[in-house]
Amino acid sequence: MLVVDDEENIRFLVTSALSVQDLDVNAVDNGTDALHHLRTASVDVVVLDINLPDIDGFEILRRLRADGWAGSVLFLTARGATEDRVRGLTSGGDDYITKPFALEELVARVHVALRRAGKLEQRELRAGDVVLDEDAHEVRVGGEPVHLTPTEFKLLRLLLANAGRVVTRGQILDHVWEYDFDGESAIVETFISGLRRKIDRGERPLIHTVRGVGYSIREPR
Amino acid sequence: MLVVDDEENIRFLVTSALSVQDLDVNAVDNGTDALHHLRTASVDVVVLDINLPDIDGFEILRRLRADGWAGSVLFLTARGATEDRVRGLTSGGDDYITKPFALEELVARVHVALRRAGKLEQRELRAGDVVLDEDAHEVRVGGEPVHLTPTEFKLLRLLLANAGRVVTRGQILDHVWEYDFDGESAIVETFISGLRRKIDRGERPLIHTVRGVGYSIREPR
DNA sequence: CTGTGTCCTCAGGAACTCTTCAGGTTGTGC
DNA sequence: GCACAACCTGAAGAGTTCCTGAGGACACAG
Repeated sequence: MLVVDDEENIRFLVTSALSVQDLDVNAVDNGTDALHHLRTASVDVVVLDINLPDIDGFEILRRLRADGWAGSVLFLTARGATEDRVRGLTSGGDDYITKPFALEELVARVHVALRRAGKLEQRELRAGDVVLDEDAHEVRVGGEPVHLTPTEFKLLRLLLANAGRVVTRGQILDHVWEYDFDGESAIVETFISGLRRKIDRGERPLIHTVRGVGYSIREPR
Repeated sequence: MLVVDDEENIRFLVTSALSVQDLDVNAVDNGTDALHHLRTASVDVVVLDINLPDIDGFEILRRLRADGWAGSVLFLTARGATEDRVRGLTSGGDDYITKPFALEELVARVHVALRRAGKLEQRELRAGDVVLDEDAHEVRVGGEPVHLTPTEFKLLRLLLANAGRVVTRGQILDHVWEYDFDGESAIVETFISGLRRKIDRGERPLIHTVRGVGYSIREPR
């Protein structure tokens, strides 16, 4: 994987989020380096900002395709501005996401891209009798579908993707909410509470509070 | 899939037309390479020119059948010349098409071949008592034909082709509308509303709204 | 030119979700 | 056991997304 963006902040956030997923990630901050890297290393998926200081994102993709590169691209674009153009140029299975985005959303899209490239299997996350199906965007508890709101869904996905590990409040805010969200962090508690009510009603709780740190979801044993 | 033709132009046209259909396509320009490729890779359908520089198309097929290869062949032939011979020799369910041909025609024939090989789903898409027949371009609900406008038809086809999966508003815009469509995305809602009125009047809805994400069509359970 | 069918926009209202807040509960260190 | 911090939960208003019907724009056939 390669991340191409001139904002240091974004490069850092995105690469860390993807490394946590056990993905092999590199990052560069301009188009020239990007092209060089893509021609010398084997890359399956590129996260590519449209607005780069030297060559623009579309042009990079065009040159790569001309070289016969067959990987997937996930474009980053400011809301509104280039949105329509992106849509027009991403017919070939490529995807795009508008800034600011929730990191979790980006990770999910990267997974879709990798799955399409045949580099990743799995599309169901589970713990105990809770099953989260990414394709159907559906959650079932003991076989019964349970309705979750979009934010609840993202939160549960994050917890399940890190099952057995503790996820800190900060990580949750970064991944589930947009990265420049500056509201109260108490909102996490509200959503955890909601999730528990909806999917964690058994006598053995799945979602555990780790005082002073965060939350973790764990198979009951 | 494998395309065998010595004209660069045809190879290019055919492979691009087929890749757009999400098919896995390779191309070679002579009989020797074709035989080698077919013996080493798993190929279901071959688009095979009769006039090749080295081995002729009939001979290639004969040798393959002798090896026990069971795929389908779509012969390409110039009009008139070898036409009769082709007809005589394509007993085994193989098909042929004369140059020059419309790409769409070729794609349709390839689909037939793939469907026969069981590698492609039926042309009838269905969910609950809604049936969409691609060949007849017709939709029936509980056996009764229902008239849909072209856009409604495309939308329903997209949803049915992704039954059980959520289709995002962006995907819908990309696939149903021209890719440079820049109108309001509220148009999707208008058409979903229309579809619901026409085909989804039962008490168990087929078309589900996934708030903040898109729509999905699902077999009632 | 008129009628018909389809596409697309718009606007009001309905339905749903997010976020904050406040009061109650639980856990921790002394 | 006490005080304090951290956490839980329900309620409510603000905000967002979605649904639907009406109507103008456009193309095409008669």
